[in-house]
Amino acid sequence: MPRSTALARPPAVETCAPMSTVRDSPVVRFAPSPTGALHVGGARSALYNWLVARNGGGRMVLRIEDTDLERSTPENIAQIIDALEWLELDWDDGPLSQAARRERHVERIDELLSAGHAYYDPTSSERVREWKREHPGRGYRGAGNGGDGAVRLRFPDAGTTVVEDLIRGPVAFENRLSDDLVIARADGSPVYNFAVAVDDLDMGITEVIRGDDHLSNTPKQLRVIEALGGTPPSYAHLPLLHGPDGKKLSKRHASASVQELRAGGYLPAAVRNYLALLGWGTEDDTTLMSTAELVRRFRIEAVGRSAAVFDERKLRWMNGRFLRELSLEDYVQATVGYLDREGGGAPAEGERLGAACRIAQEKAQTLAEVWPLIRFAFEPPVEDPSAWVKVMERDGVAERLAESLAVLRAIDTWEVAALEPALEELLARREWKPGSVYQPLRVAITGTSVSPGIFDTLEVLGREPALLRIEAALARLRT
RNA sequence: GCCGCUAUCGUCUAGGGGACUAGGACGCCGGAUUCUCAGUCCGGAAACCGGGGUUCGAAUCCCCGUAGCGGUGCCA
Repeated sequence: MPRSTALARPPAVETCAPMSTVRDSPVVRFAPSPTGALHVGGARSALYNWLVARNGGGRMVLRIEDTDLERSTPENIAQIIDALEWLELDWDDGPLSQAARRERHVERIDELLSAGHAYYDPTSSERVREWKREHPGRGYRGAGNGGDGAVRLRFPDAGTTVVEDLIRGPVAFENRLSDDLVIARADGSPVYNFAVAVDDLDMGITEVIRGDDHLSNTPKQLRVIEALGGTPPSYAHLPLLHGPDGKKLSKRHASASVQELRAGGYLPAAVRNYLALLGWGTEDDTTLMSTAELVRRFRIEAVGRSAAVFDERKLRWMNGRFLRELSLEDYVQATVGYLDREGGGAPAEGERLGAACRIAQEKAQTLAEVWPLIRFAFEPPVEDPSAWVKVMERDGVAERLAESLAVLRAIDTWEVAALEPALEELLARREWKPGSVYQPLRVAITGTSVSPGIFDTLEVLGREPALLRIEAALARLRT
């Protein structure tokens, strides 16, 4: 193949993604590589893609970037799908496997080869590295003869490739600094940056929304698309997420994955709201938003440019707000689902569970906090020794508990409306401080000094068990 | 090294030349809710990375510096 005819370098025209706003009916993709649990950073990318698709009446493609066979185990892929399903982020196409499209990638490589846009370079990667060390500030251009070695795509020697980023504006890269991109390894396997470009083209992707760490890959993908004669999508590169220590979020951080969030008792809707606000804000300072509102208001162009720190404390607060807004029915359902999965299973007593959830709802910030609050209603008190010492081992406790017991015994209608006035009457008559009566009662009933309101606690437990527990505590006090 | 991105309270952010005495939220501190914890309500402290420009005027625009981050693979 004579070099002079087929091997002319592409002209140094400026290449750029054309649009600066999201178009109607966008086609987006979430394209994770299956390295294990879905990271919150990945979850946010998925969410932003999903919001753009749902807002614009578009479609979302789920594509698994599984060309690294070692990491792409079925378990890892299942984890990603599981996480997305839990987050309730649905997709319209896929999951598609990038590895399964290898033939198509090879086909496109052959096209570029025969069109002269690409060539075989027999130079070993070690030699290329050496060359680059000796020639800093220059892009590597391969030998371009023969029919073996890696396949490289010709890059222009001059001009710039500019990425018209939806979030950052135009970002220019000088062509002469880029190496001729390897698009297939010496064994013929296509390389990631090539496969991505082919897939995005074939799948009709109109906006690529992904992490910042891909920004410098983008000019490469743009060159591939240009050589392939395709129209590039628009790009939006999201700033990375950091942990509380300011470092890039990694598996070492607590609650770094969607599965950990789920185990932590967070609601998917709260996670979506929180994640949406990590990197994006509303002009009118609205913080709490339903998913429908998120879909309506989210604009990828309004996403910030700087890295954000994932702060679980704010998520906790937000989750509490979502939890309190649930109907009792939904609250119970969420609690049961959580206990069945993360705890030892939810108690079978449905009616009592409803009553218990009602009193826990105003207190808990996460589903994980519910059970410790309502456990007393289903199991014998779990004694907290320090609570016993602090509350029970004081002067006059036995007397106050005994008189409370007498008052409670006289009550037939075992509900807050009757319990409260009766005990308050006792307090007033004996001039006892509320805490000096209610805390011992609480310890007797629950074993600890922390519980929902004492009248609620008594009511939910029920008359007989409550009286029994107070009697038991009294008996113990008197020995 | 080279290329690129970024920089407002501790954290997430609003702001895009005069409306800034820089707003909101989490967290923190204080108070209230005459039962604990939580929740809720009220109040408070808390920021424009540094230096130069441009301009009558800069948190906002430009340049330089600094710092952080990403990339620089025949990884994805």
